[in-house]
Amino acid sequence: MNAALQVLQDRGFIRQCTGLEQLSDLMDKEKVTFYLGVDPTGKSIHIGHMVPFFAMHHLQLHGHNPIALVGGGTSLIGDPSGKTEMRKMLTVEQIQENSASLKDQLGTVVDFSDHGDPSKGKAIMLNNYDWLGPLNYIEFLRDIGKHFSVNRMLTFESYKQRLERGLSFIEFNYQLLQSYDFLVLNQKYGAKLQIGGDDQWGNIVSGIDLIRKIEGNDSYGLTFNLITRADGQKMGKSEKGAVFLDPEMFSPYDFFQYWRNVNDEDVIKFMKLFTFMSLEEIAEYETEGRNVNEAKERLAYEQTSIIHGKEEADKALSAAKAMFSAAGAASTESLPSITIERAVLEAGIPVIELFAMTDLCNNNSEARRLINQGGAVVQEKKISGIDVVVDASYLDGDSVLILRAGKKRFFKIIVE
RNA sequence: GGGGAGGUUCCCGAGCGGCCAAAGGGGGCAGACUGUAAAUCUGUUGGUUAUUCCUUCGAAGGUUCGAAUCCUUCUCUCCCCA
Repeated sequence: MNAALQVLQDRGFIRQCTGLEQLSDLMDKEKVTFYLGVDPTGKSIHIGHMVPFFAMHHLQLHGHNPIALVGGGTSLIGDPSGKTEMRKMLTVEQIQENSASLKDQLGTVVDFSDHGDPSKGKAIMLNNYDWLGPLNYIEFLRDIGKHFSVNRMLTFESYKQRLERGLSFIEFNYQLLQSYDFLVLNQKYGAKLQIGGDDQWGNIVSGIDLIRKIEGNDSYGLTFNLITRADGQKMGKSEKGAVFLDPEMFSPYDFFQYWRNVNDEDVIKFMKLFTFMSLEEIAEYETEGRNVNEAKERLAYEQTSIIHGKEEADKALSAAKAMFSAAGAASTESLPSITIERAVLEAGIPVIELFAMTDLCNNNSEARRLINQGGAVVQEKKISGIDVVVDASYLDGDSVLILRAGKKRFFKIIVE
């Protein structure tokens, strides 16, 4: 098999392909331009969206040319695939705004620069609003719509499900638009391959059919496994909500912790999918008797460096180590914090109030509950009851108080 | 266009005049056990000046001593027929 495809295969990306042998031959012969669509439905993408982009990264390294297609036009419609309910429709302004931040985030994995390295593919980013926006409905129906059979579309799994619950016409058209995207990219940019999550299979196949009917050319589709966690949870969902790449929405420390706490069974799989570590290196972590926690730490470190940079990864790693090693709160630098005046502390603060001030508790009731249940800790001293008042004596000569809720949630109070 | 069923707390879903801040499950949080894992068990899960008061059962009015529950209008969703 072609070297690039082999990498994807070995790392566990590939789910299905419209013609693996032919595609492999093609990729041996030439550098293939391929594309992947993303809908800018939110301010930030989360890691669940990143799998195909890691695949894109590997293909780019092998000299193939990626196109990241921002769905400025299609997200005005909303893809029904894999959704049980209709999506909220976004305004044009929201979508333009979202698209802007997308490139930065994808840039962590795919190189969009003019790197000038001939062995590496050249990546570009396009927005399908550019051609979908000006579309004329009548022309579109005559030129494109006539190639689609409703009977056939209804047999697609993605639509079948929605027929149970209701599918609006606007969503039904999504497939035509995505197919049209592939056609346009094929005509103008020579794209011959579309990649995506396996939920995109139907849409991809339709695009290939459309290109064959209109251009008479062969093109290919390649889909990736939809990644699930061993506990059945969706990838990228955490207690704190979706694991966003935007550091404002999801801190690098929490991001690190998300990976640090993956299920045992998932570690190796995720190393292959979400890091650039070599397979040989990953294999070392698979050996019998190897401590899984080392693997998790490495996974968390690698993944955090890719997305947030090495510096943030180092910070997160040392903060995590400090927090979880025996009573040593050495590096508390990256903890979330607030500042209070020394006089206030000296006067004494009821613990309920103290915890309610922090991000650890949203309100007094939560703080009260936490304390009653024995989960509140100040400076590694367990709070015995809700009547406790925290004052300067807790400082121990230091100028910060470390609060802890449960085992893993920390907060720092700086005293001035 | 006609007919029917519905909108309940983070989610699903019971409740159909007072015993309802609202069963049950999921999720979350905390405790036990652990490896910062999983599984399991226990407690907890609207806010508060905490045995008090306030806000919440699609929206707005109304009936009643008292409404998530009854009535009116509006609104949204789903299903069947055309």
